[in-house]
Order: sequence, then structure tokens, then C-alpha cells
Amino acid sequence: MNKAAHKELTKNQGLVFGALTSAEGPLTAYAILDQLRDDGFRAPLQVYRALEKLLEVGLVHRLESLNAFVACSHPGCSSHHAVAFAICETCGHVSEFAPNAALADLSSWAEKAKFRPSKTTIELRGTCANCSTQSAN
Amino acid sequence: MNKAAHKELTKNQGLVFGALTSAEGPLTAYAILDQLRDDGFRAPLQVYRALEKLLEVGLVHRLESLNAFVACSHPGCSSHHAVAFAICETCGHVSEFAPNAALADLSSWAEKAKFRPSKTTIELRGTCANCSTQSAN
DNA sequence: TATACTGGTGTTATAAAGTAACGATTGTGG
DNA sequence: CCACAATCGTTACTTTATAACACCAGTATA
Repeated sequence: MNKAAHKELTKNQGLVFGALTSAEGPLTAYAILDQLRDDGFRAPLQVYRALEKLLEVGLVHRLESLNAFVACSHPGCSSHHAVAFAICETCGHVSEFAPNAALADLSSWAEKAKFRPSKTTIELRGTCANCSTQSAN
Repeated sequence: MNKAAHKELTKNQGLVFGALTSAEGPLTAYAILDQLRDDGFRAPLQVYRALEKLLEVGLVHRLESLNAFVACSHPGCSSHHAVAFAICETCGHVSEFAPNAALADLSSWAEKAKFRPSKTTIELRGTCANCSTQSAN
């Protein structure tokens, strides 16, 4: 009965999610594939299919400007489908944050334009605090 | 002397820009290539190299979530490097707009985080006004 | 003139990212 | 048992992007 709605991951989905959570930064689908060869992964589709599900339930985000994927950084991530990312082009570090005012502004634009958004992508490319001080050194 | 800093496009750059401006919506690099075969284009690099320059001077934008390119919709486009796009997933139409409050919010986040952004990507995927009324019909 | 430097070009080959199509397997509900 | 849906494994393929190499035109400098 009581089917655990969006919780149970299949073996492949669990492996992919594990690879992403234990990674320092974002991973491409092919990087994930390489990491999971020992677990029986052979073809990109195995990764893409797992990712598709993980994206759907919100456990994973796709970084469009990188063609890569990261695990959602929210603890009990259950509803966050609108987030933003700051991607350091020097060290590769990615920060996830919720830009509420920005989202509100975009919503208000959308309302005026009668545009119904289904997905919002916000990505900042640049240099993180750490790398900035390094180079200012 | 007085070299026209960012104005003169080479033949290839002009052809690519022309293809994009006369297109209804965004084009992929390979779609551009196909359109320009009659003009002597043979290889993707010819397109990508032109695009690289056009992106650099701001005449063209890249839609990350589409892996495609659009001509900038500003008239005298000389300084606009931060814009947003609303992409209709039904008809493919793309609206470019300047979400100033959103950008301000993102800037303020960046300042707090000491993140120095070099490029900002904001893309809304969804359904445009036109397509919404069609389906509501 | 010669030399060198810069930026654009043309071409071949290759890498990286993503999908189509087929069939086998597993679990759930009638 | 059967039907259905979701997942899985595999092969082959498409789409997107880049590396490497050579050539040419313009321009500056000696």
C-alpha cells in the first residue's frame, strides 16, 4: 500500500545519485558513466535514464551552461525546483542558492507577458571568493 | 588610424549574423551551417569561429538550454551583456528582455558571496501567451 | 625588401553530449 | 494467469563542439 511516493530509488538511480553526491563538483553524464563502470554501467543511456528520474524528483539539477549535473544541496529537498547557481570558472566550484527577489521579478515579467514558465534557469559564471583572493595575491 | 573598434564584420561573420537576424527563432550552429552551404560554408568550425566573435561583441546571444544562438534584439546593441530569455517550448519563439530587478538581486547575492560574475544566464522555458490561448481554446 | 606578427580562413579528423530503437526483465493490479 | 507500466541492457546513431595543421591577407617594423 502506502507507496513511498518519490523516495525509493532504483539501483541505477541510487548509483548515479551517489556518484553526484560524493563528487566535489558537477559531473557530466560521461564522467558519471566512467565512475560507474565497475558497477556494471556500460552505456550512456543508463546514466541519462537515471538522471532523467533524478531531475524529475528534484534530487539533481542540470547546469545548462556546463552540460553537467549536480546533486541538489538542500537537506530535505522536496520542493525546490527554482534555484540559481554560481559557477567558478577557475576552480569549478558550484554554489546553489535561492534568489527569491530575482525569481519574483522574473515571475512578474512572465505575468505581464502572459508567459507561463515551466522551468527557470539562472546561472552565474565567474570567479568565486576563494579564487579571487588567490589571484589578487 | 581610427579603426572602427567593434564594427567591421568579416565576410563569414556577416553571413552568420545575417542568417541569425533573418531567422524567425534561434538557430543551432549546424542549422546555420546548412543555410550557408551555398555561400561556401563547409565545416562547423567556420560557423563556430564566426559565432565566437559575434558573441564576444554582443551581437549574438547563446541560449544555453537550447545549444542554439539568436541575434541580439537590441537596436544599437553596444553594451548589453546581461539579458534574459523566455523560450516557448511549443512554438519555439524567444523573447529577449532585461530583468533589471532580477539582475540587481543576483548582483547583491554575488557581492555578499564575494563572487565576481563574468556572465549571467537567465532562461525561462515555458509557454508563450499565444500558445497558451491556443491550448486553452 | 624582408621578416614577423596577428587574425581570419579552409579542411580533416575527432571528441563530447545525447537519443532512437529493440528487446528482456521485473513488479503490480486485474 | 494476463496485461500493464517501469526499468533495464545493448547497439547503433545523431547532434554539438573542438583539435590540429596549413594557408593567406594585412600591417608593422627593421
